Amino acid sequence: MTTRRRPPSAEEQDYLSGYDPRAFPPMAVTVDIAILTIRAGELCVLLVRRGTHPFLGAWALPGGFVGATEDLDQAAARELREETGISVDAHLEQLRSYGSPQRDPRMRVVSVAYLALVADLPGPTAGTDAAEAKLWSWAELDAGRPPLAFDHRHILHDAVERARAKLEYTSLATTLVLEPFTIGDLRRVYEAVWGVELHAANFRRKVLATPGFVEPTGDRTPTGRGWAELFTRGSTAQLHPALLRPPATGL
Amino acid sequence: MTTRRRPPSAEEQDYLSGYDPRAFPPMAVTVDIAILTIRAGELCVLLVRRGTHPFLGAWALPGGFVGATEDLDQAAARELREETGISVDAHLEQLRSYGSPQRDPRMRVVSVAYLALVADLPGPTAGTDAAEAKLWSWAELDAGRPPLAFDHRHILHDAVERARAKLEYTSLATTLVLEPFTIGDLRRVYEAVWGVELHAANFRRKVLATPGFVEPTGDRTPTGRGWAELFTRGSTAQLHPALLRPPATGL
DNA sequence: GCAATAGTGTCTCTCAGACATTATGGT
DNA sequence: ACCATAATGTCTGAGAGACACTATTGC
Repeated sequence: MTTRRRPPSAEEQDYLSGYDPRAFPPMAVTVDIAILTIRAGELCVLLVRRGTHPFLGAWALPGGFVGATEDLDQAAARELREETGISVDAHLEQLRSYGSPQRDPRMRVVSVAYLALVADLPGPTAGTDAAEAKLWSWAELDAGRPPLAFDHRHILHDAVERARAKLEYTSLATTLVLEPFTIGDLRRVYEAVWGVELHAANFRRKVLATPGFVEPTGDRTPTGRGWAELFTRGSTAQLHPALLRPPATGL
Repeated sequence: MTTRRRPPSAEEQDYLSGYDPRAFPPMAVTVDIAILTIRAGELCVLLVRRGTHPFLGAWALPGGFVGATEDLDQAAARELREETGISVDAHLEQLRSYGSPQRDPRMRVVSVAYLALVADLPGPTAGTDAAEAKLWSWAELDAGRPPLAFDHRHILHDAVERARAKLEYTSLATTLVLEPFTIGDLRRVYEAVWGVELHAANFRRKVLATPGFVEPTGDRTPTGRGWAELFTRGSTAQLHPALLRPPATGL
């Protein structure tokens, strides 16, 4: 394994010169969050309307600049708190970074995208600032309505794909329902995120056969016609065995 | 889903003020690459010795600043090419970003880490710049030798875990062997990355039962005592069914 | 012959998926 | 009575893991 067979060019020498504070190109670093939740049985995303240029008036993922002394995770948690007012019962994880030189027309911006999964809030959809923040159905967004600012459509696709994959081998689906919940509630979360219909009987057996996924409360709740057992979130993060999606993904 | 129940503080107003070029804290953005390969049946990582402060003389992941007009992926590919001299037969993917405010003692640096998987090169380990770049065994690194600069030990752990997970459901193991290869060669890649011994007979059956994983060449090669069929990389990126690791991971 | 690796055959256990059946309670 | 949902029972097929066995060739 040899290295640097040829002498570095002058351009490369800039990059290789180490951490010289005068040598690096300064960039803006932002966090953008794809906040996913279930609303009326549908997978939804929280978007905000931009109040400044560029993309003035367009819908975008909530986000903002990372503070000078702020960790990336802290910045994402702050944005999530500012946009939804909640911090507990939410899952927040880094998705990946997007740094195309042309992604912001005004300057070089590297965005660290995050994925958040939150259980739907009891508050109304139309809040005090309804004109500024709104839940959008993923089905609509996937069809291109409304168009999104920057490369947020790309980020959102990656976020949904990550969420779909993570439901398979983690218990994250339980963060998308309010406790206590029935097996049917949990199944409808999977159906909303994956966009497929699942076999109810097999789903129940697989969930109950996975230790630590859900914990029975012993209570029941009246459902459409009958009753259903209630559960709370279990203690296991990784599912063994996994809950695999059916091969034909109804994207 | 209500938003911003209280008026933003002055500090928050800075973050919320939109893409004002004067408002953002400028940061340096670097790429760091964990280059993984198999050497003498062992999982190895390419490290470089730092020639500047901080961590002068310490070993670190190869990396450098992202150019002002350079995409993140381009910067990573450039670093990989500079350190190994190769660009084909290599897999390169973004891992995640690391942006703790204290990770570089001199300034705010956000690093976008990448994972590279390359087949071992025929060249000798001790190249012309052997004092500057060297392959290290992951077993040694996992035990703490040598200590790494910055948070590169953390990044490297994440990279190895990503590689281990990806071998399960993708055909990336084939990028870690030179073509043509035997089923035994491929099995030793899995054993090196996962740190476990695999059942040779079952491994062979599972690989051949996964369509598109490997393609038979019809040729044979003499092995230790006997012969073995030769294969090339298949066309499928995702493995169906997956090649799951044994539950007790020999970390 | 012995050792080491490649390759085949077969068995068991687990799990996914499909179907059938019963229970419940509102319409 | 009818229907929608919850919940249980059972069967089949795919795949993982374990063991036994044969084949080949260098020592």
